[in-house]
Parts: sequence; C-alpha cells; structure tokens
Amino acid sequence: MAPPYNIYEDQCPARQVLDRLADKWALLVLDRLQKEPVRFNQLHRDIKGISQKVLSQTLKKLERDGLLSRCVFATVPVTVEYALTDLGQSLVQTVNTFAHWAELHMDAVLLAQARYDGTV
Amino acid sequence: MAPPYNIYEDQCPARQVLDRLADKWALLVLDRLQKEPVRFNQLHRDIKGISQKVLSQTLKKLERDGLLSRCVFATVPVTVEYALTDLGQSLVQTVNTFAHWAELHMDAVLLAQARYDGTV
DNA sequence: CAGGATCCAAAGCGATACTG
DNA sequence: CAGTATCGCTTTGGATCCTG
Repeated sequence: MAPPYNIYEDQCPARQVLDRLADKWALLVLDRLQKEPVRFNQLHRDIKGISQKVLSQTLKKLERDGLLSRCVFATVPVTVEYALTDLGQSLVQTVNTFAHWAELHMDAVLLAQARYDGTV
Repeated sequence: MAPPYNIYEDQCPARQVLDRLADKWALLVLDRLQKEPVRFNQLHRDIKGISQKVLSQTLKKLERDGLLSRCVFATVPVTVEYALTDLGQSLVQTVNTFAHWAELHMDAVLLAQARYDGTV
C-alpha cells in the first residue's frame, strides 16, 4: 500500500500502528516516562491497576515499536530502566493532549452519561 | 476524588474517560465523522474491518459519552445520521494529531519492529 | 529487582439469522 | 436501512508461583 495511506483501510500500516497505540496502558506508560526514566517495579507501583503481566507485555510492545528503550544496569540485584526514545518523545506530546482532554472534559462526559442513562 | 485528578490512579474519572477513548474503533469513527454526518451503513462500509456489532456498540458508547448525536429521519426506510457534538468536535483535533502521528512515523515504527525482531 | 510460566475465568468478537 | 439477538470461539487478563 502506497502513501498517502488510507487509515480506514484494513491492513493499512498506519492503522496497525494506531491499533497498538490506542491502548490505555500504553498511553499511561508513555505518559509516565515523559518526565524521567522509570524502573519496572516503579511503573508497576505508579500505574495503579496494571498487572505485572500486562505491564511486561506493554513494555515489550512499546520497545519493539521503538518508542522506548530498555537499559540494564549491572547492579545487584539488576536494575532495568525504561526511557522514551526520540520516537517516543515525538509521540508523547500527542499523548499529553489526549490525556489533557480527558481531564478537561471529563465532567461534560460524566454529565452526558448521566443524562443518557436517565433518558434511556 | 477531587481535582487535580491523578490519571495514574485507578478509578480516576479521567482514566475512565481515557479507557473509553483509547479504542481503535472509537478513534476511527470520530475521525470519519469530522467532515460530515454519516449514516450507519456508510460507516460500516468506510471503516474496513469493523463488524456491525462492534460498530453499533461503539456508536452507543460515543453517544452515551456525549461525543456524537444520533439523528433519525422519518424516511422510508428510516435514515439515521451520526454527527459530532460540540464535545466531540473538541476532541477530534486531538484524534487528528494522533492519527497523523501514526501516518507520519509509521515507517520508523515498522523499521524498529524489523530491527527488534531480527535482533531478538 | 525484573520478569517468565502457568492456569483459569471473563470478556470480546465474528458470523449468522432475524426484525421493523 | 438500521439495527438486535444468539452462539461459539478466541483472546485477554488477573492471580499465583517461580527464577536469576
């Protein structure tokens, strides 16, 4: 498939990328990493509700996509730091506005939900 | 939970909103509606790969969240148009930059994937 | 500390058939 | 056209235990 890509098409590479990123946990991880590199268990503690398994999977996917780097330090016990790559940095601004929208308009959304649930 | 909301917290309302929106199909639907109101089957045709069931569910969720409106015209057979609300409009710009990022950086992502898969 | 392996329950989804 | 209903399967996800 040649550019310009049609994101409405199945198998469009852009849509596969979108698939991967349109994920709650991935967004939260990227957001958490934007200030500083963070270690595995710290992420696990900070992002409430994520399981160890899912965090591990999410980190692997993001690393595979080139959005974050995994850096191992030979301490005892071993230390692993996750950090955004340049590519990840280029995405994080978008993630920011997305999360910011959620915070900003969440009252309106909750109101709409209440109205919808009451009406239907 | 009082503002400022902590999006890393479980049960944070902002995170519930994020949950809902961090969905591939929802993003594609919102994107598709930004130019014009669209009917059910048109959406079904345009957004390749979505099933009727999932499209229906997605539309209901977005309507419940106040992001789009469902307008019924008494034609024969009945016509239903989905359109963005003001709230939906306020979100769509963010969705745009998100989708745009995917298109712009997808080559880098695919390259990173190939590298990762080859290395590991 | 940083995960991998396993088990199991629950949710999600596609396909199909049907309705007003 | 615009959906709803049902079925069966696949996937996901949490919980738990284990390792270097």
